[in-house]
Amino acid sequence: MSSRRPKSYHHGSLRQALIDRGTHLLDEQGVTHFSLREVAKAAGVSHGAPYRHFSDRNALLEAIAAQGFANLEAACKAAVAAHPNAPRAQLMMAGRAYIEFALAHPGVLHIMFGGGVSPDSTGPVFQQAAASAFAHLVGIIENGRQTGLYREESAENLTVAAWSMAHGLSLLLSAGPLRGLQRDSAQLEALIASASESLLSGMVTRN
Amino acid sequence: MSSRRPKSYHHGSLRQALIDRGTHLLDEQGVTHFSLREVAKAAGVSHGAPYRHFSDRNALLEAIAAQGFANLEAACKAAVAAHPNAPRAQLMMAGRAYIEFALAHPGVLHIMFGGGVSPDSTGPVFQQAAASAFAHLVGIIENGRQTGLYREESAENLTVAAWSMAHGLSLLLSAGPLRGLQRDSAQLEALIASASESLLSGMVTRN
DNA sequence: GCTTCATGTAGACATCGTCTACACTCGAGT
DNA sequence: ACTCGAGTGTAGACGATGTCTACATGAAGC
Repeated sequence: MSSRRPKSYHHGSLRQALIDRGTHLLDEQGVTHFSLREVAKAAGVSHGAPYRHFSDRNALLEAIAAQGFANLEAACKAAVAAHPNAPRAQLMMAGRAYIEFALAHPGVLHIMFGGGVSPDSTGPVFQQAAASAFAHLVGIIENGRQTGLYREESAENLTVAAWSMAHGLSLLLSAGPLRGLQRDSAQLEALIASASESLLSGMVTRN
Repeated sequence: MSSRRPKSYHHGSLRQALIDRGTHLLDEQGVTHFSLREVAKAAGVSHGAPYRHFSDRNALLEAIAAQGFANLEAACKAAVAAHPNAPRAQLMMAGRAYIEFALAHPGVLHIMFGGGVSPDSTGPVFQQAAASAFAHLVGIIENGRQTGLYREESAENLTVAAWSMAHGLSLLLSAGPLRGLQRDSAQLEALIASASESLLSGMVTRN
């Protein structure tokens, strides 16, 4: 199992343990059934211990979301790095990484984008993490623009279009009405390929 | 205000009142802070009264989601009806209606697509409502296919692409990192127009 | 070895979802 | 008109939860 310190009064790395266990429970049960006390129990500490590391339930959720953003961005970065000088493949693979992340971590993705958290109080953690991820996506698009791949349009607008497609498809597949397709990998592949084709065809220069 | 029966022991139409008040609170505060007791109080009844009409909290959420699906589908239908024999405009206006619904009812949209509800137990209400909405979207696409508007591709796959784009953009705008753009209607318009252009260009036949 | 401070524990409280026992009202059948 | 039963709303209780406060523990520095 993961790091379990059997007898120590002090946990040693409780903050990270809470984030890890919390991530697991969140993906397993959804935001609604996400309980601070249950996370504490899973980490082997009392129900009050988390308050030494997070001001409240929302703060832990924010930390989980922040780590989710970091992981998602890393996955996209890896996808880009694997296809240097191929901006079209970069975008497709980044989108695929996005979808894979969504299928692996539906609960985390949900709170990353404002699900279940109070509508107004989304702290600076979200702002910064989302801004960073967005900036990275814009970079991918810029790569393609410099080689003349895309049509005349601002990189920001193209980015939003690509992001919307990836995000929407991810949610429809991970928690929405298309959830059933997760099992049928062949149909899933065809769907992703078709959506990618529709999006990319619309973004590239016509000729 | 809405129907308020001042002195009657029996409310008369509590079920619908709970759905209405619940919808309002849901959009106002998000799923996490959605409280059955608060809805009951808003409807002017005791905290146990809702259980005469809904088996539990989830059942009320499902009913709210079902009404949301009905409203969304009606809005899309109206958009389609306003542009007969113009399948491209139909799709664009349906997408716009989708986004407007999302901005008006962020909380409802969230639970409509599995947010906050337990991951496995999404009842038949969801299945049927979502299937109906999907069928309607497929119909819009079919309209365009019959006039040769779209490229060679199954209507289902094209529908999923369009749905993903609309859904993703809606969520990014209503509860996600693009929330700030709700205020700037000019930029919002440009964004929607650009995303629509990217999507539709990729769906129509190349020439 | 003692102090100090970060970290974990235990208990309390309000609120929430849910259950159960009871109260009120309306309408059907006499 | 009376009864009575089903439908609907109320009141109180319970366990679970988020959060606060007071206390316990143990590691680090003097």
